[in-house]
Amino acid sequence: MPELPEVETVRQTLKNFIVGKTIKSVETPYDKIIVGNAKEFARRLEGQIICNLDRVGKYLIFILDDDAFVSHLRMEGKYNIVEESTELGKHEHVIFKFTDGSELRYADTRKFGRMELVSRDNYKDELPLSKLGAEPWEAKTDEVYVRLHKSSLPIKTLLLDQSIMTGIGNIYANEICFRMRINPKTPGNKLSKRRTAELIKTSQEILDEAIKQGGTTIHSFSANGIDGLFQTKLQVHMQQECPICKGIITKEQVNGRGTYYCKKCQR
DNA sequence: ACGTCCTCCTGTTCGC
DNA sequence: TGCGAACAGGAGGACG
Repeated sequence: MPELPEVETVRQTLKNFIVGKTIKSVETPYDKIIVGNAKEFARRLEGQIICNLDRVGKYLIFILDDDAFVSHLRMEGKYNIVEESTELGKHEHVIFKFTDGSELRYADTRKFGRMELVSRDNYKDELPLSKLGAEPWEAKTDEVYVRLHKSSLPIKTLLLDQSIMTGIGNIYANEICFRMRINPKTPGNKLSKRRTAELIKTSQEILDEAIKQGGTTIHSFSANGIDGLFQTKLQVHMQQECPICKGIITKEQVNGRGTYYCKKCQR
């Protein structure tokens, strides 16, 4: 499931393939991927050149001549670059045809991903990006502390709240809690300001390391066939044995999400 | 304003 | 062995 490091990996890889290309047409065989009117989405993009590929949190932002659109991969979204003669895959739902005969195809087995037109010059200040908190590198301790302080929800749940900090998903939330040696069920309002600062710093470290490794491959995720290596570095997520005490890793649901932690080392 | 629950999907795993 | 049921999960929306 793509989180910030995976989306960043996709951005870096995909950018080289698509910047400068002109969109000839857009087809949407499964149009629920598009938020709003899919026909309108396709019509607006036709003839525009892809100028840049940005990222905010887990969102990709395609910058065109006059418009922009955001793309969220959710659980299993992927982008494929193929020649136009390539047979359409079962799970390819949005097709961008370029004037040079190549195509960008959005594939998503679970159809959870979404794309949405936004304004080119103001996309960070309008929905859906405007509701996001800062990425861990820009997060201010005081602001995060205020948010944590007024909630008794588990710290791991709050790590997944994109309006507090953005970019962290289930895998990295588990890893961050482990490195912090904190029980993921600890209420947010139990964290001191000092601990909050540590939480932000640990989030930065974990995401930095994952980006360096090219993300984490879980199930079918991969950016253009390049599989992330961070999975080999996972300490608790999907693990059986605690790397510190060699005890059993506990798996339980926390607010409906699979949560892995060591009951002895994380308190 | 906040917390909880439901929905969207399909491939995989599980139980009988 | 086979088939239906349960499960997984990010974000948005409904509801209290």
